[in-house]
Amino acid sequence: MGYTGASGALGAPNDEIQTSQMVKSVTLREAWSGEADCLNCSLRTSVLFAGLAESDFEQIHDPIDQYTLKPGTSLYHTGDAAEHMFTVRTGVLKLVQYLPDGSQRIVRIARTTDVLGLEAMLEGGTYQHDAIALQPTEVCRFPARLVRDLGSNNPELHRELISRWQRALNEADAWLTELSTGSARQRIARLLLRLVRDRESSACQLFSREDMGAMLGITTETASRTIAEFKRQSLLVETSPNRFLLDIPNLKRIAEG
Amino acid sequence: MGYTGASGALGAPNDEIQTSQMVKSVTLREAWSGEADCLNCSLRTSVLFAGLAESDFEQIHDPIDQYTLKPGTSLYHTGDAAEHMFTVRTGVLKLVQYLPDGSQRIVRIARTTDVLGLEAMLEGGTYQHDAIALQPTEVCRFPARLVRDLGSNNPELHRELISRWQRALNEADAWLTELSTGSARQRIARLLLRLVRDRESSACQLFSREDMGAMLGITTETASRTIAEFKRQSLLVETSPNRFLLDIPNLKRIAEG
DNA sequence: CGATAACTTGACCCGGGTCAACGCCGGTGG
DNA sequence: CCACCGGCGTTGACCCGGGTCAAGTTATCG
Repeated sequence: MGYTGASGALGAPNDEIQTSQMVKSVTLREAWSGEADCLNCSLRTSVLFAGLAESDFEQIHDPIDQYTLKPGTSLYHTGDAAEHMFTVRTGVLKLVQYLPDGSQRIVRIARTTDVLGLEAMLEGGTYQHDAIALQPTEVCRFPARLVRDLGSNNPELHRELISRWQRALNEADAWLTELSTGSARQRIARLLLRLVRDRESSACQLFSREDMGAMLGITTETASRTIAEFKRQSLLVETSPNRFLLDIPNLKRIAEG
Repeated sequence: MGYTGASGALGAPNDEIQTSQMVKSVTLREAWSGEADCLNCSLRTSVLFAGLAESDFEQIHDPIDQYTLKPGTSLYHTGDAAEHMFTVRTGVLKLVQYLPDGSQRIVRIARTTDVLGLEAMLEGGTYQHDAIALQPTEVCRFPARLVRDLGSNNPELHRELISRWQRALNEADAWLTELSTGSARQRIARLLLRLVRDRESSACQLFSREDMGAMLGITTETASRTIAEFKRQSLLVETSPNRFLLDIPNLKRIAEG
């Protein structure tokens, strides 16, 4: 039912209650893996700061840190003061909201080059989700002030931020229309296809059945049953534990119903 | 099944196909109701341009027009070049996306002081929804260039735009967690409560059962049945055709289940 | 006042929610 | 090294919410 992995958030060092269950809390300090070298970042061209000139980087005095998150660790929590933005270098995180009854709904996921914590663009903003790593995940952390200041002087970055915002909105809308509409079979097929979109290979790593349920608004059992059925029908071929190759054309047939 | 009202979009004067059914097309020209007088706008303090000084308005040369939309008329269509932004003066619009199978999903609604067409902030952007009036609706239309130019010079407006974006994102997430999760009873209760939030009275005008279904991911029949049941249980009191008073406390009980 | 759309209700039945059992690890401690 | 245990995935049995199809009724509008 509820999520029970390890948890902890940057700047939230103390224990805390999380929707009806206690979780072991760990400061992100433990996840710290060094100061980032943005100038030589391998993601430089695709990441948020693509448009910055070398001279811009000289103005950066606040530290930009890198973190390595273990699965189940959280980057930030709902309601925390949003003082940092993040970009994902590797791995996957889920953005979770909780309902009053304690059940969780995953409203988006973030992968390589995605930006997290856009809420920090508003001064005084707070995070609207829990961001929790689903795999070993590396992120870079920027002070919100830094991004705001650079953004107001640099039209390139400014446009990039706007574009990220639009992308997040498009994602949100797509989760509604694609992943919360239709039969369980359709939703799962659409989720699978989405995982390999704009990828060279049809290989993908699956989420836990519980997380899939929380993404699609179905139960863990239905997620499991459907995935198992897809495997039997060879729509999915399991190459290694929980890694699959997809039969894209046939999954598309199912997705559109 | 599909929506069948009148339809037409600004800058899209010709007939067009709309997801498997033809609709009568009408230019927005017919809906034109004058040039806006922003300086003396009654919404001046709550609307997008709240932060602009009188001097800023002098720089505005492109026309800002007002339109009055009849129910069923569309303001813009998915894929149209986004060259204008809109604010809603009165009335309600739905933002619709269509699935490959032709069914529609309403991903958001816009009401007084809400901003539509933020997509226009990206140059070269296209609208991501169909925006269709659900009631007699008045909107103001701003050239996107104007908003972009003013925004880059005016930090106040800039912040306001960011804030609007964040609001849209929050709305989108809420539709997922509140309106696409749980039983039909719960979803409808949550939708009703949402309609009267931050309102003095508990009175509200309901949507068509079909639209409610498209908002909640349920069928027209289930929407109708549930509303009828709520009426029988006096959770809703019909004051005039399709206008209701809500029993807020008891609806809250249902909403949280 | 006829026509068309929107709403309501009934009957039927199936997808998927619920509860429970079981197998398969990977980790922990004796 | 092995026994034990807690998670996670899978599967079965059951049954209910809500989808589907089909009237019938009530608004709305020309």
